[in-house]
Parts: sequence; structure tokens; C-alpha cells
Amino acid sequence: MHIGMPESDYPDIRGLHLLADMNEAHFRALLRGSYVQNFPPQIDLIEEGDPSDFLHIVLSGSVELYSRWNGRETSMATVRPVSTFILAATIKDAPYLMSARTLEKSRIALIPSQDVRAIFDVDGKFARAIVAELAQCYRSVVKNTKDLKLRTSLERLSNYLLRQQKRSDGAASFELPIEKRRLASFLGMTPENLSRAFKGLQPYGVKVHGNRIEITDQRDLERFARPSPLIDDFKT
Amino acid sequence: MHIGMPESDYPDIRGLHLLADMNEAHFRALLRGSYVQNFPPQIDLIEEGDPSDFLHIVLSGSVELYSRWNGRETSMATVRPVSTFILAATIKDAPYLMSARTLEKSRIALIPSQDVRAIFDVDGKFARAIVAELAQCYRSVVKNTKDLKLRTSLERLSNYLLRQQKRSDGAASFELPIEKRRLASFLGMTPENLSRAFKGLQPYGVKVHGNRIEITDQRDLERFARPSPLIDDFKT
DNA sequence: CTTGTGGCTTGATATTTATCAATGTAGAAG
DNA sequence: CTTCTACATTGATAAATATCAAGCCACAAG
Repeated sequence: MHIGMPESDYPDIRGLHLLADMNEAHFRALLRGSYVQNFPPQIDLIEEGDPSDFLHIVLSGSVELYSRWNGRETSMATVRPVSTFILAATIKDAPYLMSARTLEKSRIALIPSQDVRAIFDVDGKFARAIVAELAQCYRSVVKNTKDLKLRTSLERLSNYLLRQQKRSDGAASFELPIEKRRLASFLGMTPENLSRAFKGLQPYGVKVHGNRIEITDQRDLERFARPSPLIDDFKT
Repeated sequence: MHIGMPESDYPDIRGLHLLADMNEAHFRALLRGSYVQNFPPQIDLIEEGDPSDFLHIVLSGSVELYSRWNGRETSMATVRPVSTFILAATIKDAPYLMSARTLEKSRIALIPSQDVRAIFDVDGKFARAIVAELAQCYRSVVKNTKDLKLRTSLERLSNYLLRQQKRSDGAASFELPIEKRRLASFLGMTPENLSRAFKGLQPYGVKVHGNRIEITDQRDLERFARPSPLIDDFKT
């Protein structure tokens, strides 16, 4: 039995770049087969290797994308409202490459992948939006690869902090949006080394109190971090 | 003065997934503004950060995509005929994230980015092909990230060798397609460590004579490498 | 308040990887 | 055939990073 999606969720979803410009009839057709569900924290939403039956949209809360191999695990990304994830698998009708779990209590919309592919075939604006989104995702992962291969862990951390600072409108003090163990994994290091890396940034004016970061001398930190738009800019 | 593209190159280019299904008139319109050029080895074709004026297609030879930061350089991928590169930058009209140089004497087709975007807007099949290609590229980079973050250098090398073996139709002996220094950079290690890594794989039946690799016991190497379709399969 | 619990930090140590310096080697040019 | 050059290899060492083992701290449950 199919419940469908509450109309109260429509505006949030319509606000997504991916769906903003598409034909209203198509939009409604897409959501007709969809549903919305609330999940507690630490729930596995998808498992890498599974067939991609649904395009997922985070409406509230947050979701971690991660991968496993040979008993090891690494955090790939954190998805925050309002955005989709696993678009590429949906489009290609290929297995998920990453697993996903809720980090906190989250509200997730699920759109059947076959509906996405069907509407994609008949709605040019939707197709264009998908292309834009995929190109964006691709470029993000390329930047991440450059970050990993060209920088030491200390350099990755300092550039991460500068990016977060920018997100907080350049405030000298801000909160880390994820726990440190996940940040460590995302940055490709152990929690122990993240601790030591924070200490290693003290000489450049980085102060840490729990989850709160204070950057006392941004110029100094930038001189060390050498941020580059071709790695650290989210926009382009 | 504009020379255009020799019609003799059309069949090769038409064979590309990206262009195979598109309308013939659009195909010709796309190529009308394009041209083909022969380059000697080691020529810089594009520089990261530059505006993306052309979609590039490798017709023969090979091209390395690489990136620099803070005096360091890393090899990101090798492009072989017949394929495109920097599609995402073209679509987004955003700066290149990677530089490109010829590895050998190469024949390259250049299609003005604005033409690609214009035809994309009017040709649904072309749009669909672009989506498929971008999704493929995205998934490749995600796999690469997993390879880098979840595996040691020895594991990366052994899985790389198994992938190359598969490309050589499973032959016990095959040639490395790129020089070792580039392979090292691609795998995220130094040339010195690649040498040592090859030695470290001797106990698993890997023999090296110059560029020729021999895998005497594939099962044994696989037991060590633990290849996964979610990292090592090119298809999905 | 007490007691867990889970995450964070710290120090000691081991492993992995990079760097530096020297030598070997194969192919191209003369 | 030599000589040159660029790449590859090797060994010694240094640096970066991971692992292991405590201990610490904040917060939630009893």
C-alpha cells in the first residue's frame, strides 16, 4: 500500500536546483510515486552494492555517505538539507557505490529511480538540471581527490577549517558540523592524528574548545594552508 | 581563419558514446565549428584554472590529466582514444580543474564549448548521452577515492595490476600502458616506493621485466589484493 | 550523586611512506 | 661504438601516519 508524500513537503523539495525548473505536471508525477519517512539517528539507509531503487532527498537532519573495504571504513561525504544523494547510481541504474546512514533524526524523501529516469526522458529542463548537478558532483569529487593526493593531513585540515569558516560567513569562531572522528575519516586520517593536527595548527592561530574552532589570525593560517579555488571553492 | 574538421575524422568521432545517437544535422553543426590538430609529445593542451573553451576528443595518441598545487604535481588519469575529456567544465562553463598534456604524438579534436552547450539544449538524445557520460565519470572518480582512502599502496598496485590484466583479456603477461613514474603518481606514491612495491608483490607471483608484467598465480594475487566490483569494475 | 558510556586526547611505539644520494640501465643522438 | 640523458632501482635515513594503551571528559541513565 502506498501512502505518497504529504503536500506540505512539496515546497522544500521544489526548492532544489534539480527540480526547480521542471514542468509542474512532471514534478507532481514524480512525487506521486514517492514517499517521505522519518528515521532515527544511526540508521542505515542504503548499503553499497545494492541496486539503486530510489533517489533520496534529505529534507531535515543529516546523512553520512561512507564506504567499506576489507574491514576498513571511510567517510566520503555528509549530506545536508535540502539535497539529493546517489543521483548517479539512479541515472545509470547501477549499484550504489557508497552506503548511507543517518547521523541524526532525519526526514528523507524517496523517489523511485525508474520514475526519475522516465521523467528525465520527457522533460528537457529536468534533464538539463540533472546534467548541471552531476557535473557539480563530479567536480566536487575531483577537488577532493586533489586535496587527498596533493596535501598532507595538516594542510587538509587547515584548508577544511578555512572552508568551514567561509561557510560561517567568515566568522572568527564557528562550530564543527560533524564529530571529530568523522572529520578525521573524511580527511583521510585517524582520530588520534586529527587531535595532533589541531595542536599542530596552534602556532597558526587555531584554537579548539570541544567542537568550537577559533581562528585568531586568518591571514597566518592562509599563509600556511594556501587555499586554492581549484580545490577549495564549492561554487565553481 | 577557420579550417574545420576533415570529414575523414567523422566516423571515429561518431563512434563515441557521447555522439553516437544524436541527430545527424546536430552532429554536423557541432563539428562545423570544430577543428583537429596534431600535437607532438609533452605538449600542454590545457592548464587548470583556464576557462573551458573547448571540449577535447583524443583521436589517437594519449593524454595525461594532472594537477598541481603548491609546487607538487599528481597524475589524475590517462585518456586514450577515442574519448572526450573535461566534459564537466564544458557543460558548467567553469574553469578546468585539471591540466592536460600529450604523452605521445596525438591527434586531438576541439569542439567549441558553447556549441556543445547549444546543441545540448536542443537535442534530447545528446543530452541523455551527456548525462550517462557524466554519471560514468563521477562514479569512476568515486571509485578512485575509495581506492586511495581504503587501501595501502601495495594493495592499490596489486589491484591496478589485476585491472590491467583484465584489460589484456586476462593474459598472464602484459605491458604497462604508462611509464612507471606516472603510474606511481597516479597511484599516489613516489617512483621509489613503486619499485619497492613491485618487489613486495614478488611473493604473490608478480614478475617485472621493464614494462612487462607477468602474473604467475592470479588466484594468489587476488587473495592478497581482494578486488571489489565497487572499486575495480570499469563497467558499472 | 554515582556509574557507565562513548568520544576525545596523550604518550609510546611501530609501520608506512617520502626523501636523499648513488648507481644501474636502456634508448637516442652523434 | 661512444656518449648523453632520462628513467628506474637500491640503500640509508627522515618524516608522516597508524596503532596500541591509558587516561580524560562530558553527558546520559539509573
